[in-house]
Amino acid sequence: MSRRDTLTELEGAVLGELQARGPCTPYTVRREFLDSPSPYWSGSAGAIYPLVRRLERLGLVQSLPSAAGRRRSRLYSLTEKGRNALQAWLKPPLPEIAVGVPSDPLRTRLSFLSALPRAGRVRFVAEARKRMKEHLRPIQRDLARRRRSGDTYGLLVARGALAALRARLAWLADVARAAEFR
Amino acid sequence: MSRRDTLTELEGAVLGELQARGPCTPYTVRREFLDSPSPYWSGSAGAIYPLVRRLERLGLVQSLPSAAGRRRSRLYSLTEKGRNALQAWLKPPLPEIAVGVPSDPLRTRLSFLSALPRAGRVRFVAEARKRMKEHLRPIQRDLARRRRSGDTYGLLVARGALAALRARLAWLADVARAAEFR
DNA sequence: GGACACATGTAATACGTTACATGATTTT
DNA sequence: AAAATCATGTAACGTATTACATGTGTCC
Repeated sequence: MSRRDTLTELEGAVLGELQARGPCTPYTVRREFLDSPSPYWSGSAGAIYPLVRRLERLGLVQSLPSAAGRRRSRLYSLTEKGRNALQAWLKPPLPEIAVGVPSDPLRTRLSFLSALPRAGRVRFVAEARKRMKEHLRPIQRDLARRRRSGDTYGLLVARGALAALRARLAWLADVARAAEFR
Repeated sequence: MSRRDTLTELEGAVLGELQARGPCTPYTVRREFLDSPSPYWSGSAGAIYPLVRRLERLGLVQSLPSAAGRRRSRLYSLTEKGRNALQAWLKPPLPEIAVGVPSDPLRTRLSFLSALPRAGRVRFVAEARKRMKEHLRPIQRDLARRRRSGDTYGLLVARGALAALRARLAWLADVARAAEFR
């Protein structure tokens, strides 16, 4: 958001975290991404630190040197302008990408599955189902954790993640039943 | 894929299209993305044309000057190396991002919804449901088209897209029922 | 034959990843 | 006190987006 009029996903998420947690270090924000059950949120240092400084340069966040410890660090928090930017990001009109068909790398690959020989196609679907099922347990743990924490939106989001994963699994079962794989 | 050992989503998709359609121009490939019901596939010219030439430089595709018309253009097709790269991209092990919790910009935004006043939160959910429902019809048309076309994988993919959208809608209905919005 | 969309690009720019560097804190 | 990990960065690199430029076919 240098001369753009809207925030990127990562910028929005960072502002959102800062708003939700109050003043904290970039690393605290980064941890949240690193701990996310979704591989989408890589939380790479090379993204977060420059981004936070960019937000400060734009006046969306402000920082104070951290008192605790001898380690150099700063605590960041939203400015009034930052709160407005976050709210504008959340407010309608929602971007197409948020309401349209979600992207799905697995679906993309399936589009081109005819490029594999039959045995390869069967293996593809089997592996996909197996690997996706392995993700169910961690998600459910995350869900339970959020249930205990009492964070309404965190809980709803976790339920959404689980629902998305289950829908994909049900679809894959359907795929496996298709003529190609029987 | 210059010194990477795997293809990006876009590279894989372009190779896949070239494989599926046989020799064609970059624009033909681009059209496929432009016509996709998913906003994820922007199909911007600045991405496709340089990418195709990169693939050629790497020896994954080859090209011949297009005979038809006076318009300068080239027809691209996969090389043996390109077919191998495509198959390697499709083959297990699948990347985490393909089997993990799919990313979802709407879910991301919902995480931070507490930053809006109550009226704004209600509006957010209402707008999201309305806009998502508007996408059902085009998806169903796309589904019908693919049903007629007889392309097995295209049909399965379209069914997956519809299933994903419906699951999200069901989840949003759930969200709307939550305490916050009654 | 002027207007308009089609088709093929290019340049500037911005952003995220990977890999590395370095000091602080904790563990063994 | 050595090793490991935490925390804060930075630099190089690759890739996608936006916006523009330009020629070509088509339609009125």
